[in-house]
This record gives sequence, structure tokens and C-alpha cells, in this order.
Amino acid sequence: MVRRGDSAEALTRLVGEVSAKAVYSNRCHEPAAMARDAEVASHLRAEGITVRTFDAALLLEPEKALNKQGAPFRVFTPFWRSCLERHEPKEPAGGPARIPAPKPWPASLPLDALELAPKVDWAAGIRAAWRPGAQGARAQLARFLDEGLAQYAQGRDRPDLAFTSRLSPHLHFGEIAPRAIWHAVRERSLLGGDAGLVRGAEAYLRQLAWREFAYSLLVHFPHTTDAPLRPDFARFPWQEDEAALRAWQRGRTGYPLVDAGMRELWTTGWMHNRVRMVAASFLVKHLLIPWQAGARWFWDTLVDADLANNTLGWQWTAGCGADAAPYFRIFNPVRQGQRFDPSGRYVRRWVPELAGVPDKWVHCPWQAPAAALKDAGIRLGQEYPHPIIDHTEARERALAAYDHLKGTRTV
DNA sequence: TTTTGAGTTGTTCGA
DNA sequence: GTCGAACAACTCAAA
Repeated sequence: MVRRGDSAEALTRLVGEVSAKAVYSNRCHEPAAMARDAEVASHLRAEGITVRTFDAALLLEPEKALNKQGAPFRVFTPFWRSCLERHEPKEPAGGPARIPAPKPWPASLPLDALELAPKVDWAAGIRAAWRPGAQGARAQLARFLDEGLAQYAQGRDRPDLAFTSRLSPHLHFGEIAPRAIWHAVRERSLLGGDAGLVRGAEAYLRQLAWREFAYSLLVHFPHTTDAPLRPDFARFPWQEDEAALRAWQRGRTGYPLVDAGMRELWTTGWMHNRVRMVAASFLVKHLLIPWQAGARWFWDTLVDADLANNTLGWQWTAGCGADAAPYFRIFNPVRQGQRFDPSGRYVRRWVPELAGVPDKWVHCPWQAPAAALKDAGIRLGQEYPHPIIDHTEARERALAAYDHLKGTRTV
């Protein structure tokens, strides 16, 4: 049923229309949604309605995920060990046997009335890549269990292969519950007795736990959506660079792996996790552009855009968050490409200008002999850009910028 | 209470 | 080609 308007008013009216005595719902864990839901609940209770909420969105309640000092965790591994590794989350409850329908069925707006669809249809690539809804989510999980899980431990890092679960948008929109995923993965790994399945399941469940960790951080440190968790990063010498930001957004940095990822994102609303790290690291460390600008772009373009995950991911990359990447960990986009997309298949798919460049140079076309580029029908600076910045120089500059936080090293 | 060891995802350099 | 060291500072939890 679709309604529009102030949540508390719309729900209170609906409750009246169907003479409901109680309202059941699942809890949300984003600060704004928590505030809204609290307001709705107090409205309903004032009308004498029973309000009961449940937790389906997470494996554990962020409010309860505390260390022995009663403080929230700031490091993932202790969080994992103390909260999830030895404590299996509950199995999901089955659906209700019967839900009596109200008579008559209340009025509903047509979905189009919400005017959610963009005026310019930029979503064709997204429609082609995803099947939204609970059925699509279950199909995706079944595919992952059959085709991804056994290879997941190593294969998840390969953007040219398909061993990741691709469940993130379904999780974000509540189309599948993390507990359902957890137990399906666990069950499959136990049944098989196959070493790859067991290792894959372990690695994957850890990833699910990262989502929990992200929500725990978001609930306990809500300001981190905009500001660094580590306050010393207020001193970091970020650089505003509109042109470089635009080149990154459009996949025209001249680094093939970064550009492939950014174009995959623009087209499908999703980017492989390994490539997210490389692309994000490039924005923050090579270009020194504030992580918030990258977070905003991901927020606008990802179909799985999730406040908790996005915040954790960007702060981790920038080094200013919980359990952050060490400042000296600066991805080399060429090396990452050669290691995780060895044949260049991923790059060629999303950066077709490079299709004819031999494998050896597909991740670093500027190093290719002129003849090889000519044969490939490509001119740097024309069909495909020169690197926007030199890797070695950028690395030195980033290290110097991070030293700025300590104020010891001189450039 | 204090100490100690470990901590998602890397790169470069020199031996 | 491989391998280990170095590249901080800080949090957490077990000893």
C-alpha cells in the first residue's frame, strides 16, 4: 500500500481506517530514520495503539554491541570475536501463517504518484543489471551459494570474475535479511564438507559482520557521516580540485582500473569491492580530494548506497576512521590491475577504448610502445586520457600530507 | 592494574 | 625472481 505525506500522520490515519489495535515494524538504524520512527511511535501510542518493533535488519543491535568496558568497539577483530564469531545469530523466524486482510482494502496511491522515476531515463543499465525485490534477492543468494561461495575466499578479489554475492542492494533495501543469508551460507558450508566452501563461508560471514560493525559505528558515532572519527584529521591538507573530481567521477583519470570501476558504477549502480577500494584510495590519496566528496558521489550513484557502509568504507580508505587503513597503504592502481584483473578483461569491458591494447600494457597504456597503441587504434590524450597524475609523485605527496598530521617529517 | 601482542584488503626497497 | 623489513599511532582484550 502506498501513501504519501508526513509519516506519523499518514500512519495514524491508516490505523484509523482499518481499526488496527497494534502496529508491528522492523527497526531502522540510520539516525534520521530512528528519529522519524520514534516520532511515529509516540504519535501512535498517544492514540492508544500498541507499537512493537523488531530487529530484522541487523544480526545484532548496535546498542548491545559493546566491549567489556561498555564502550563501542573501534577495531573490527575484537568486535567480530566478541559479538559474532562464537555466537551464531538466531535463525530467521518463518512468516506468519495467515495475515487477515482489512475489509475493505484501504485506498492506495499508484506507485507512479510518488514520481520517483527520473525525468531523463539514465537507469537502463541499472535495470539490466538488477532484479529488485525479495524474489530477485533470493535468486541472487541461490546463485551465490551455487557459483560463488566455494571460490569466494580467493575469487572475491577478482573484478573480472563473478564470485561476489552481489547481495548488497537487496540487503540495503531489506529485501533479504542478514540472518537468512547467514544461515543459508552456514548451512551450505556444513553440508558440502568441501574445504573451499568452508573457507568461503568463513570469509563471507566476516564480510557480513563488517556491515554490523559499520552500523555499530554509525549508531554510536553519528557525526562520522560528515566528520572524521579521528579528530586529528581536521588538520589534513586536503585539496579542492573540481576538474580532478570530475575526471574521477566520469572515469577519465587515465588509470584503467580506476576508470573501469567508475564507469561500471555509473552504468550499473554497482562497483566490485576490490575496485571500490582502488578507486576510493585514488581519489583520497592520489588526488588528496576530501573523502566526503567521494562518499557523496558513491551515495548518489550506488544502488547499494548505505549510510553505514559508505561512511565506514570512506573513512577507512582515508585513514581517519575506525580500524583505518594505515596511512602508508597507498594502492598502486597499475599493480592492483595486474594482480586482480590479469588479462584486462574487466578493464576492456568498461573502458572499450583500450580493447585493442595488449595485456601487458592494458593497465598502463602510457608505457606501451607507440606502435602498439597505433595498432590498438588509440591516441593518449584523444580517445583515452593521459594519467591525471604520476603515481610515484602522487604517492610521495600523499605520504608527505599524512606526515603533516604528525608535523615531524619535512618534504 | 599493567603489559603485551595484534590488528581486512599495500608498496617499495634492498638483499 | 623471492623475501623480509620498514613505513605510525592507537585501540582492544587477553595475559
